Amino acid sequence: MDIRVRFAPSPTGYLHVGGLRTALYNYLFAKHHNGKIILRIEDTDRTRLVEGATENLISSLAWAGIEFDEGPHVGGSFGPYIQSQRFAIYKEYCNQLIDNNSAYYAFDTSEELDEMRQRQQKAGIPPRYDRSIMKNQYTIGANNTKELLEANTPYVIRLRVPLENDIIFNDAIRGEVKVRGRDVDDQILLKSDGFPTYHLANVIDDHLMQISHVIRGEEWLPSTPKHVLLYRAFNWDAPQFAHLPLLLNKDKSKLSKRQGDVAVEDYIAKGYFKEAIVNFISLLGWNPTADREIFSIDELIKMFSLEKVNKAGAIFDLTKLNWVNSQYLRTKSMDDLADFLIPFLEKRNFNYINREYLKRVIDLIKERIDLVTELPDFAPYMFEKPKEFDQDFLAKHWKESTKEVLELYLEELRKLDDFSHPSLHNFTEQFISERNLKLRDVVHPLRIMITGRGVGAGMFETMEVLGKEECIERIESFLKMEGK
RNA sequence: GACUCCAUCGACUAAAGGUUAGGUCACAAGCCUUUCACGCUUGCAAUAGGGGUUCGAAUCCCCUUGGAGUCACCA
Repeated sequence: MDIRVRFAPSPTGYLHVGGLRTALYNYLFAKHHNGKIILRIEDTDRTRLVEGATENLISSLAWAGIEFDEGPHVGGSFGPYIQSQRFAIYKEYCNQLIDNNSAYYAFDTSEELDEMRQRQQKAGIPPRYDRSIMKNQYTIGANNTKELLEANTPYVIRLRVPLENDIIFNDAIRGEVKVRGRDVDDQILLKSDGFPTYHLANVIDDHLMQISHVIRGEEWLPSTPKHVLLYRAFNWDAPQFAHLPLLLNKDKSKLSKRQGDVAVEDYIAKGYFKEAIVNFISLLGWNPTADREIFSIDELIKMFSLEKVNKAGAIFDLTKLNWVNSQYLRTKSMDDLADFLIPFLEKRNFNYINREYLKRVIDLIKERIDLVTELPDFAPYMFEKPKEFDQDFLAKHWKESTKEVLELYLEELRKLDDFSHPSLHNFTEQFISERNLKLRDVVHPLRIMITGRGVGAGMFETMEVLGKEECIERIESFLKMEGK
């Protein structure tokens, strides 16, 4: 069997990280089996369309490195891949269901349906369409149905669920799932505007597009029996289902916007590496059984298997994502990091001096940050003179004699030609040993004078990058200020 | 409420009936040291509870509890 999977988002805005994971698992599965992955846009709800959402989805997916074999942006022989362009197909197939009595016409207004649900709720029974008493082709008879249809009365088409039978299907992740027919609602398949619902469209498209595995979020599990019934009604083989565990908030509810960023573009904007996001998200709900945490996309593809996907939901924990990102930060070249960071800096009009200088600063700082984009805030002093000085650090390390010592140090420093960090180190060691001082008596004050801060990279490395002239200016200006 | 799914350290997870229940993040301590980090070492920390099955259960079965998802002319 050819492996064909699909990612089928609805274009209602941005790509959710949960959606990215679903797309990723589909991608890993397809690539692992040398199969195809298809992008299909599920836009059957015209009330929820968002301008530009499809382009947005595609660009976020592309950012993550997920390339589709077929889809609205790349074509393919099973198109169109946008459901709104396939409406005629759905209607035609839906008529087949009417003909073989798997579906039926219903004429209830939404008020009548509301009323029915309220009644049921009051009576303490689950709200479900009651086809024995509502207004449909069974209760009003064939002739009346025909008349209403001819009079262009608004109607919907509902799935006729066999009440007596159990619906059993196999899920690759959860095993056998069994639901009683009487617990399944007579789902609307074709809305009164003539558009299909998700349930109808997805079954028809998955069949026509020859999808072998439906890998989607667990939120679809409860409606899968309806889909199984539809495959049966069409006399089609159902694909293999695999329902992925959900991504969760800290409180274990389904990952939502209220509790943090959920849009992939938010993480892009913050400066996460795509490798880190892909690596991290892949390991939320699946693990290749190795005592490792960092995997390239090729390794993920090689190791992926649906059987090893977990059943329980996974909390989306930023702390570990940051760590994963920091691991990638360590391994990238300065050129790559500069290429990555410069657009971010330019966007905020940050003066990074020049590319070569920036590379040296990144090299200096990268072990102290998780995201490259933290660099300008972590070490603004590498790009302009400090305006503020950490008072706590100052109070702790600036002693009575410090000013005098540093004035002497400054005079000696002026004479130093080699401003490399080993040279600075030697020079300073010599300076302190001649005066019976500790290294910290000089280094800490230097740090505050030159950077304004109490934390940072090695002091001599920092000075080397800043350069002699700049360091001397900063020390002079601080001592002058201190003298006032 | 009904239906369905789920349950290993705080978090992500490993262990596919036989392990002192392992790793990673986080946290804590120590080492290193020039601040903060990195790195290294160590520590803390889990099979929800109860019954079975079995020589043997985190693992299989049942019950309880807990959590989640879904119950639209949304997807």
